[in-house]
Amino acid sequence: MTVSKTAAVDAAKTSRSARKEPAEATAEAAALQMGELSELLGYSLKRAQLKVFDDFLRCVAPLQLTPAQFSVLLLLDKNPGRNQTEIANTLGILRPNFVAMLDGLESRDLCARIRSTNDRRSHILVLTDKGRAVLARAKKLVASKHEARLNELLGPANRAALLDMLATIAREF
Amino acid sequence: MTVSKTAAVDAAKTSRSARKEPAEATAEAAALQMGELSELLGYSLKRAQLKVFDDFLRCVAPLQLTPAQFSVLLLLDKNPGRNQTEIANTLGILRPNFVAMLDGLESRDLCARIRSTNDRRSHILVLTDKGRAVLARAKKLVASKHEARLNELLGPANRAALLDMLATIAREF
DNA sequence: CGGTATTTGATATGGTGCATAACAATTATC
DNA sequence: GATAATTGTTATGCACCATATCAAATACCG
Repeated sequence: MTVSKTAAVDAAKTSRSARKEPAEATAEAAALQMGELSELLGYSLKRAQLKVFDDFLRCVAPLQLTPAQFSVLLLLDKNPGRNQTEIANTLGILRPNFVAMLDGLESRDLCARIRSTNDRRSHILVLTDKGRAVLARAKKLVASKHEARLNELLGPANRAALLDMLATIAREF
Repeated sequence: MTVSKTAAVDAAKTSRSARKEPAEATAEAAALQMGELSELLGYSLKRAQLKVFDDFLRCVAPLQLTPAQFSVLLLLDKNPGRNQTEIANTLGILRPNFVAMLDGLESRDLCARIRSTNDRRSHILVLTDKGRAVLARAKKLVASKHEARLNELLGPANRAALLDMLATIAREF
């Protein structure tokens, strides 16, 4: 595994040096053999994940939302009245790291922290009107550009099967 | 999206408070609604990737190899006589970041840099005997523990289909 | 040939994500 | 009412990723 975002794209620069064409090679720099790397699920998994995240960022670029931020907005919309610990936990974010993330969203007026009257330790998280508007626009971009592109590449049936298997791994592995 | 390694596991701590059982609830802290997050391919993709990498680390822990290190050893074995740029490129690692990585492998005597006689700028990378031995053991652990577990979870056919789709995304998305 | 551009490995540096420890304020427990 | 637990927070360190820059070596080209 490994895989970053940019690089590896120009790996093809190591191609032919401009001689022969048919079946005669003097000492070419052939493409590297991937070997059993092609059979490593984790390797393809990571490369695919980077590609998908990259496309997500491009598709939702006008709204300046990262995948993580989008997931927070989605959760806040579907689960009003929750505090930071609850939201962070279900997203797999550690509470300390969630603080700066919320600061970012709150400074953009996409959500707000409200001191709970029941438990004055916790902050109830709510979407602002602007947050709801941005989320709505983001959903449209994701559906019409991002997910649509994946559907086009794999086909609806395969896409559904892929999602199901990934969810299975995430849940039971 | 978001997803880290540990957290989110204890999200269930927010469960029932120890009252009622059938269909009567007074004000429970129910599980959060994932909403359209369940349909976001990138979200499941990342969660699955983290799980798979985590399992990989556990399975190959006796050899102290990360997924990235394993992929380098695999490539070196299948592609002798290559230099740092070539290996780094095909793995999607940026050359500057590959230096420290190689330092680590070389300091453990798993591989070695050899100045090329043709081009004295480049370092030909080779596996040491120890490197080959470690790689062989790692392959066995990965096959018998890691990949076997995925096969068991998904079934061989599904696993193959999953790998194919991930490779497609990594290649054409 | 000689000068310029390119390539290779390397260093320095900054950003981001992830993880742990520790703390004050508040609440729960007994 | 004393002690323990929880919530949000800060500080900190590590790993990964990306860019600019550099010296040495090579390629290129007039």
